[in-house]
Amino acid sequence: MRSRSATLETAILGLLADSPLHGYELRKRLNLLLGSFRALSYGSLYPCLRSLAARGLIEGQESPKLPPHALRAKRSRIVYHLTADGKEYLQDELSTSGPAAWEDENFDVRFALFGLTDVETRIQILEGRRSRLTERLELARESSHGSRRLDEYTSELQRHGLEQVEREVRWLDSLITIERDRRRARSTARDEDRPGTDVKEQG
Amino acid sequence: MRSRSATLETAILGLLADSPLHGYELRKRLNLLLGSFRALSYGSLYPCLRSLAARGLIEGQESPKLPPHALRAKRSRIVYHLTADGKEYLQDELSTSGPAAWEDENFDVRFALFGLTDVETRIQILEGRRSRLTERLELARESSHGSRRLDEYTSELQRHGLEQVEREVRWLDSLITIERDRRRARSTARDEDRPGTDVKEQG
DNA sequence: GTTAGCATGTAAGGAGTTACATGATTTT
DNA sequence: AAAATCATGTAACTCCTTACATGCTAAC
Repeated sequence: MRSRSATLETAILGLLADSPLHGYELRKRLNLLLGSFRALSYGSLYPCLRSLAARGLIEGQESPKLPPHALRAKRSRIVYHLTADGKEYLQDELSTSGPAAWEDENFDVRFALFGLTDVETRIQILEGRRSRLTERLELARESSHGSRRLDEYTSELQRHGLEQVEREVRWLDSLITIERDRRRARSTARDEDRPGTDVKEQG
Repeated sequence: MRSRSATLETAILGLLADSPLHGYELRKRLNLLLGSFRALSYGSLYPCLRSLAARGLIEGQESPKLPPHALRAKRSRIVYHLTADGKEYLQDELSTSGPAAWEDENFDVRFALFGLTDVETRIQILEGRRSRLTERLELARESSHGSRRLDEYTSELQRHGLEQVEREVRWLDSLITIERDRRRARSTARDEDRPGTDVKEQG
């Protein structure tokens, strides 16, 4: 039991939170959301949907044929929607901000679902991701000038990889700034007379 | 049979082509070569080494204790080196330039081993990778303005992803230029009187 | 009439990981 | 004496893909 990937499950629940969908359509949106260049296979998707349904987080109802005025009848499809339990479960997931949220496997999905996440959690995830990446940069730099020098092509690959990571850090910086502004705007709107006192700067 | 990943196998053979190594040390170099941020597990490495040895591509000999004048005795380790078959196999692999060489899973390893690859193959792989990436960019662009507009965060994620891909294309462009210069230098050195006629420009 | 797209599903397999098991040596 | 690093290995499990199986509808 529990063999389904948390990442995929979260992505599915996140999409279904927006609107009910059937598997085939869900896959297309998932491919956009995940940004993965290879499409998710049905062999992953359908068993995952069944598992979610079995756990009562989503519920599927067959819609055999569209009403006669609709042009395309198609094969009967199973439209899934979130249950109350599913909504609760998703909200719980989206309010957590531990390492699980900012590691490589999950960050993209969590970010794509920022629309359903509160500002505070968004900032925590972005900052967590940022420090994860800078940690990597430091590790890579000390290992590169510490140990023996690499082959020409290997080191070029390394250099390019680090450059991409640096760029991602700058991207995160700009996002963090935006989210902090949003938080400030929110708190200023809440109590207009006092200036924001809990806005901390880092590094 | 044949359950081992071609990517990992190639990486191992490539490193062993440079110098014989034992598993533990091999893993460290593999982590540099693969540039993967999570270290390769022993659970992957050792079975792969056994499989390569069983197929006669590498051969391991136990070096129980270092000679008495060496400081560190350590536990006995198995130092692997390429066999004649292994060298041949690796050369065959490194001279192929099909899609298998430029897809995501393999490109990094193939690039890191460019030092053992001839100029012509290097250029083919770089060009193959480049057209693979531009193909993706076109697909993503047409799908983004064709279908319905996305959530703010999803589209920002998409935008950033495409920017990274664009950057990689420019990186490839500069590498292709360098390799073409090398090829030109080689052919000019071979027959000095004739100017290079087989240097084709693309798009 | 055949290809392409819509729609759902299963079984087998591939490529890795984590957790476990063992043990020597070096550093703190 | 404890902890870190060196060194090799196995079993179970995870998460995904490919290939297969089915069938309907739309377009060429």
